[in-house]
Amino acid sequence: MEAKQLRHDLGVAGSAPKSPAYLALLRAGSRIKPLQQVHAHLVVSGSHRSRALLTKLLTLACEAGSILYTHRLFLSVPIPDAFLFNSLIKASSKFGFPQYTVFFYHSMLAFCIPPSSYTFTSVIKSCADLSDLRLGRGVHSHALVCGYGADSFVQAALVSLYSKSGDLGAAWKMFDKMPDRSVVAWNSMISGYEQNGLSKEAIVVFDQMRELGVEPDSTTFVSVLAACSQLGALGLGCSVHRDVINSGLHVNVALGSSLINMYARCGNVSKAREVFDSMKERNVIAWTAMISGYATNGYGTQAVELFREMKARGSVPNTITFVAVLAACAHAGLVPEGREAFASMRQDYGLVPSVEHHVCLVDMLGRAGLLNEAYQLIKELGAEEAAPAVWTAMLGACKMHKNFDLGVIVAEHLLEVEPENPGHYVMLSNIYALAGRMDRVEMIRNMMMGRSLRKRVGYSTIDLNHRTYLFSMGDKSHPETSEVYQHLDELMSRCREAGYAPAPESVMHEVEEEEREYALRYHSEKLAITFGLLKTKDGVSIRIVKNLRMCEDCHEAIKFISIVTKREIIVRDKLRFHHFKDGSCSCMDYW
DNA sequence: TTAGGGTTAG
Repeated sequence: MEAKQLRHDLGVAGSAPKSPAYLALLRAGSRIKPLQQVHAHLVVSGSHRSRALLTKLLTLACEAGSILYTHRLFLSVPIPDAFLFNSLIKASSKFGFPQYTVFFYHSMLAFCIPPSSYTFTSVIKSCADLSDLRLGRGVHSHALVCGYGADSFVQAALVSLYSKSGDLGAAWKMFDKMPDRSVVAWNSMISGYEQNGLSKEAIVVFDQMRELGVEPDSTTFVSVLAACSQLGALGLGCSVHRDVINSGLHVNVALGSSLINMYARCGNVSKAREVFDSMKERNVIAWTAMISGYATNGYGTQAVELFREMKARGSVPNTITFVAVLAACAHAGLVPEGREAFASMRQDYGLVPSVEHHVCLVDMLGRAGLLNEAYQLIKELGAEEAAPAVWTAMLGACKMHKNFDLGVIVAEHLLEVEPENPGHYVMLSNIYALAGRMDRVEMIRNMMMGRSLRKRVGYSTIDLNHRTYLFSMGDKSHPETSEVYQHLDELMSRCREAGYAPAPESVMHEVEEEEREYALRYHSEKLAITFGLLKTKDGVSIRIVKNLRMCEDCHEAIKFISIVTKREIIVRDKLRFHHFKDGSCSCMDYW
């Protein structure tokens, strides 16, 4: 023990002195060219038969990203041993070649070499990366047969496998029977819930973890903050941020980006920017998080400005950065900037625009009224690129600019390629209604009913004192229902006195005629806002998260609510934010 | 003649 410590202190950790050939490999590192040179050297000097040298060469080649070279080298080894297999399995799993991990694992079994617990952790991770739950279950059984069912690393890997695959029941079952759960196992469980859209459950597990006195680490916080973002739970997010500060943990890039994202997705852009400015290290993800935060909150100019700064500072944008920038341009009507960014993607960065980029571009042109140019663009796209999402953006533009003829063509195309999507029927019937073609509205409604399609149910949530309250249209399940409805009625009459006029075409055919005004009045966002007004003091901002997009009537009504109550109201809808204040919205009615 | 695992950000 003392001798080992002494060696460590002298900086000569490791036991035996390394051979010159081994040192040459270490010098080459994970760079393919130098590795090949060393390899050639080994062959010439005859030392390529050394198993140790070959193993090191193989893992370095894998780390360098050249799996084909690694594979070729592997095939040249006549009788691979356990050490070689485990090294290869670990390296291929760690450096992103899960299909090879599985291949080496099968190959190992074919050579009748028994796997170890280390083998299983890597193989299970690769099954998770491949989203191959069937294979994962098989490997799980094999691990049990080999006697590794109680290994805490294998168990943690299995928790991660099941939660990533969406089988949270199996994940929990595994997690629940773990005798000692490491922080990593907790993290797997928390992120599993969060990534499957079960943010509330993620928070519950986080609370349990702390009740049991397990210290969260930065990975825990990253997942918990992501859960807060999903919920739009600003209060909770702030308290988690305080926990991060109190924990004294270093705010690394992942944690910083997660904080930026949380604040931005909860509608507090200035706090997001504060975090961004305080970060010592920034990578493309951090920059993109901030740009995207500006974009979704309606600060298009700031998003484009930050994008310029990012490039000036030498950070290289990727495809996701461009989605954020183009979305910013679309929502803020920055057409020249958007065109420039789109062209630059390919020209300056060699990035191929995907469906998402085309959606933004069509959206941008369409909103700006350049319908023909947008339509031309779609027609020039290949069949695969002109995905339904691109046509949907086009349809939105047609409705916005009341272009009946083009709208019908686009909608009919969408009904043909996606007859199961209720959104398209609703959109087409809205267009017919705008054109006064009520016969067609009726026809579309019947078509939809004939195919047993129903419009998705809209709901809104509000976060008060760390609790999330959910409201859906006409919902009366809430204990304070009558109070909320009564207050909403009073509120709407005050709005009407201030000049608000309901626009019944917003609900269209989704409900029966006599229910229209009722439905319009009790849309979920209005209920959630009313509840928020009842439960908070004067002057406090109201924050709502909606699962779908807001209708035009609600948008108009909320402007008036912001006047008569003198409150700032922030609504996050499916796509972006609306900050209502003194009768106007940050989206400038451009959404 | 050789190491070591499972979790995280746009």
